[in-house]
Amino acid sequence: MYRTHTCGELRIENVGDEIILSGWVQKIRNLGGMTFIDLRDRYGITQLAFDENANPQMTTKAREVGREYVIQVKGNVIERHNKNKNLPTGDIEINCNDITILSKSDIPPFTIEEDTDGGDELRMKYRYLDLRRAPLQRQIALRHKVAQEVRKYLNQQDFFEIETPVLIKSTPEGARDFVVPSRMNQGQFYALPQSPQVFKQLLMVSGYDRYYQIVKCFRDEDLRADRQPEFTQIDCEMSFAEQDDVLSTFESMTKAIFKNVLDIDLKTPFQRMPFSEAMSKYGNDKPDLRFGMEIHELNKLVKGHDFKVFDSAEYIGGICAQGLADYSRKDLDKLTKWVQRPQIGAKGLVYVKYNEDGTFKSSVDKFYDETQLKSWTEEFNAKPGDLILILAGDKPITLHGLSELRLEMGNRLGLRDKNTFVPLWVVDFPLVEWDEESKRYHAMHHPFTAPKPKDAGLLNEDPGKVRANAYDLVINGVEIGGGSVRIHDQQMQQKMFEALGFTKAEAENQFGFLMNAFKYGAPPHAGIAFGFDRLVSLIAQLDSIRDVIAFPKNNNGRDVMIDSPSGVAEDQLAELGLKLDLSNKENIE
RNA sequence: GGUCUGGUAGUUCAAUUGGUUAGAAUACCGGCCUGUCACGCCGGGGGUUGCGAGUUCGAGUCUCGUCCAGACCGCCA
Repeated sequence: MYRTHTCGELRIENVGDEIILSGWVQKIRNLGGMTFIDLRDRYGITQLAFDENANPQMTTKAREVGREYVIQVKGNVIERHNKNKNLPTGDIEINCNDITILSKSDIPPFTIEEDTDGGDELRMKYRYLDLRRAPLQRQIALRHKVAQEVRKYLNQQDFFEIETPVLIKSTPEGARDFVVPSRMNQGQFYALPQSPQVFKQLLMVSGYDRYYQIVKCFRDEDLRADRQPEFTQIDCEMSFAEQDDVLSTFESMTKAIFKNVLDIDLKTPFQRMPFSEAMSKYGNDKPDLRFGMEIHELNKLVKGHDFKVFDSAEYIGGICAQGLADYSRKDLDKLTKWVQRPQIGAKGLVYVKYNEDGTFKSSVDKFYDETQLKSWTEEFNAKPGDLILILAGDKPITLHGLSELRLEMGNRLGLRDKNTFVPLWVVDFPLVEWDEESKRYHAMHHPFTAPKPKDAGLLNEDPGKVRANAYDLVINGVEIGGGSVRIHDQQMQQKMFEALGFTKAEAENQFGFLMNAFKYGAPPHAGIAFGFDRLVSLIAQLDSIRDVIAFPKNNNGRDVMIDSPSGVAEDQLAELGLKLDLSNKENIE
């Protein structure tokens, strides 16, 4: 037997018990006559005590172990002379009469402690060591807990958890596919799913009524702090469901998760906001509603006063940063530089200070008098002491800049508290958006999304105007989930593919199986998928989903621990009927 | 594809205008220490300053290239 208890378990009631513990050596404190070892496992830390006078042999043995050795000790639980209030097991310690080294350890490259001395790069290379640390173990435990809450809730709601294939078919829509060569069908490739979308719809056609899956999805696109090439979704679909059914079911699920994991009560129903309003008031489709600072369009107020920048701009808009009228010239210059970075691309920044004494000071005093500036501040309902920041230019770029500026000022004013969670449904997304590069419409969500019935007539004449029964769940400016009512009618699906520029043959070739399935009695259905990693990192109050994934990939999509991706042997390629053409690359390992 | 930031001891960082033997903390090793829990005290070892070239009397520091890491833009139906 390796252990009778875990290292987090023993309490004062256990004093006198004969026990066996196994775990990792966290720390050795050799005081001379006394030696202490902190023994660690997932459950906690228990102190082992060795008295040189009472048991010199055992003490000598204890001094032979090093950090991160795996040892087993037998002994009895005794009450401590000096108790440690910071440790759940701090009232007791183990008086050992046997100690066995189960596994030695080299000196670890960084300390395995709450606050490690190791940097990110090193910790990723030795991820299995980093995962020993308490913060990582808490995050992985939290992830487990959230997954359990999701399953518990959906099981109660009669959802079936059904697995769908991972080796599927490549489609040109959407993100790049990861492709997998087929040995038995040379020259042909599987693709890894970007989502189980069509399978879950087919499960609805098959009458399973309610489906979910906590499932890996794959997209071969560049990474971000919140984007991994393989990531986990809570993928769901419901039959005989309208948009409201999905929204209410999944806001209840979200509420249950926050209640059971964090003991936080989210107010239901969640606020709903049309996409168009999100764009005009917040400049993006995932507004952070922990604070206001809404964007106001100023075109009417500011045009026609010989200020060329404004007069020639398609769009002028601003935000009001409360209490920042004391920003110095230097602060504002820095902020101007900040919005001029290529990531934002603003030409400049116009400000109006509404001073505490009721006067105005702006960077455009030459063009606008006091009365005019006052009317601007009224537009924002600004008070003395507030600072108005204005950008102008092309509408999409300017809105994006204002959106970023709003978030930055929100940060500076401390308005984005991680303990506060404000959920929001963004609804009424456009069905399609124009893509300049390919000169055609792209599905904004995906090509199976149903248009709003009253807009459906526009599908042929003006697809850009059609709104969809599509929705995103946004919490604190993070897109946590998204879904839609699906098309369940073969003709409508065909029309949709046409609007997206598919020929009949292309549609048939790529999605014929789905349209065929719709011929045999498809129930109306709708669904949603949650970004599980994002949800967990939000709950954990972390900025990067990497922190809640056991073995994440780095910035370049590499796993630096196992060093993948990597080359494969010539005969492996030959078996697959593949030949590499690396004329673009100088070499490969 | 692009922009930016960084790379110095096992690790985290410092090093003034380009100027002496590249320092500190921590980790590690040795010694002392019977109540520590960030133990303490004394001593010790530890460096191709990512790599390559250039400028210079002299480069950790400046320039160019390259590799690696991170953040972001494009991209992500």
